[in-house]
Amino acid sequence: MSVKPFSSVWTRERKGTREQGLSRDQIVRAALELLDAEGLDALSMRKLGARLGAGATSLYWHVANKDELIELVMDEVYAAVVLPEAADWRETARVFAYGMRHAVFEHPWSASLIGVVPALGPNALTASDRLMGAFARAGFEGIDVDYAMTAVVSYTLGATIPEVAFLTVLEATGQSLADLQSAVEPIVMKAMADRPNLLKRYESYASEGVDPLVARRLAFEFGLTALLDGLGTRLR
Amino acid sequence: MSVKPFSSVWTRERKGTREQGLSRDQIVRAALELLDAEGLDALSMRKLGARLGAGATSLYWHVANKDELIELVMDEVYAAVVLPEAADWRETARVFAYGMRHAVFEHPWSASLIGVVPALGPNALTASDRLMGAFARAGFEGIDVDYAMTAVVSYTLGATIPEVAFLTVLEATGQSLADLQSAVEPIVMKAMADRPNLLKRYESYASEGVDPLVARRLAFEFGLTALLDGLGTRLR
DNA sequence: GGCATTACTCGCACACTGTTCGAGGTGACT
DNA sequence: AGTCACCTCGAACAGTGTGCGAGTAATGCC
Repeated sequence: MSVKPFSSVWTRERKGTREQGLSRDQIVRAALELLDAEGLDALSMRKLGARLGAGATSLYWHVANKDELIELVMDEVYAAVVLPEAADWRETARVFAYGMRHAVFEHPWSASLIGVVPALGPNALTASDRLMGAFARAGFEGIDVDYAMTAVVSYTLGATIPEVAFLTVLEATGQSLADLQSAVEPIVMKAMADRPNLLKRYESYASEGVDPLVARRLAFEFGLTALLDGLGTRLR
Repeated sequence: MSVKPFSSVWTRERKGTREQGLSRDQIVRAALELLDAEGLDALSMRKLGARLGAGATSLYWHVANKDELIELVMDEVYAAVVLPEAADWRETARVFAYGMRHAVFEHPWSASLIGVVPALGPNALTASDRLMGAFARAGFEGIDVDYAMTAVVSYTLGATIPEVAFLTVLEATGQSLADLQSAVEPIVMKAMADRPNLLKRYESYASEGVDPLVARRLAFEFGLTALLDGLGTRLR
């Protein structure tokens, strides 16, 4: 049970570069492409090396290991969520929430990494900083700034992760939503026999003809504004 | 790019059993032990087989593959969150939130799986059913029942996952919190040079002498009640 | 110019992983 | 006694991340 001291890409000095052959940025870019194209499982050092016309082990000069590579490429995901610098706290929170949601949708493989992999990269940090600034300006006091901001981030992650994960499963099966639903139907029905509340909801869905994908999006909005309302009352 | 139709343990008929030698429940129990003791990476079919005094490939008679095994063992995590059957919606929501949080703390490896792996097992379903019942009885109308409940689940997951993930990293390094903080300090400071809001917060933390672990727990409470408040105003 | 040093590339090898296949065994029922 | 379903498992395959050490190429220095 040997333990290694904490280490993250962001805690190590970057090696001086001679600007030739492989570079860290190039590797991260290629990894991002590979991930977007084929998903998390498809990312292997050998495949990534091949895509760059290099040997797999060459990558290890530029990146300590695969985990660090993933930290780097995750920060690229955060790069897409850009926040205004001097906006209303509610507006900033909304931009963050929808920006984050959108970013994860664009990079579905990140759903299983986000919140789990340390987010200490520059892009993650500036997003945090902007968000925190908005809450501080809003008038939250002391540590409440932290709490309020954390709440928004938590909600956003918790809503986005399962949503994207579901879509990923859906896509991996290659079935349409209707296909999947009818495939699962009998088992669901059986399981719901002694779960009256779920059953009722399920029937409502069917009768109201709600598109589950749209419903998820509305659910996101619903919860977000509820949370922001709740936070707003804590401002005085 | 071949695609396989959707399949989950819960969608397949269970094999009849002759109640001898290995059994699915036994396997799941052993997997849970192994996961709790050594973490997600330590779970391999061979190790699990060995722990049961069986060959690795014997497991494949009882379980289709590792993913299904993980679905099964995840449902055991949900087993720990038991909800009252006829309580106030706020109370039920709180029991769920803290119950879920506690369950994931007890099984830290689940942090990187929850929300990503389909939760169609009996325990997950009954928890959902109870939670949904509480929101329906509370007076939420139509699809708002779903939305309100989803919001609570989202917040809970999004708050818990990073918290547990952080503790896992901490434990894996074997360093104390103070060690880690002082190790990261210089890099953090440098990174925060042009992130004034983060820096200010960081300094407040230090001066107020807040224990970050306690703070996280208070943050969970803060966000949860804010969300419930916000949901409450939508009841009329 | 020559030479030493640094910066990088990469093949080999190791210890693993999940999973398939097919050969075997074992008990219950006819 | 024979059949059949249930169950176990060793061998093998195609992968995985990564440490090591040898090899190459460009730079800095005299």
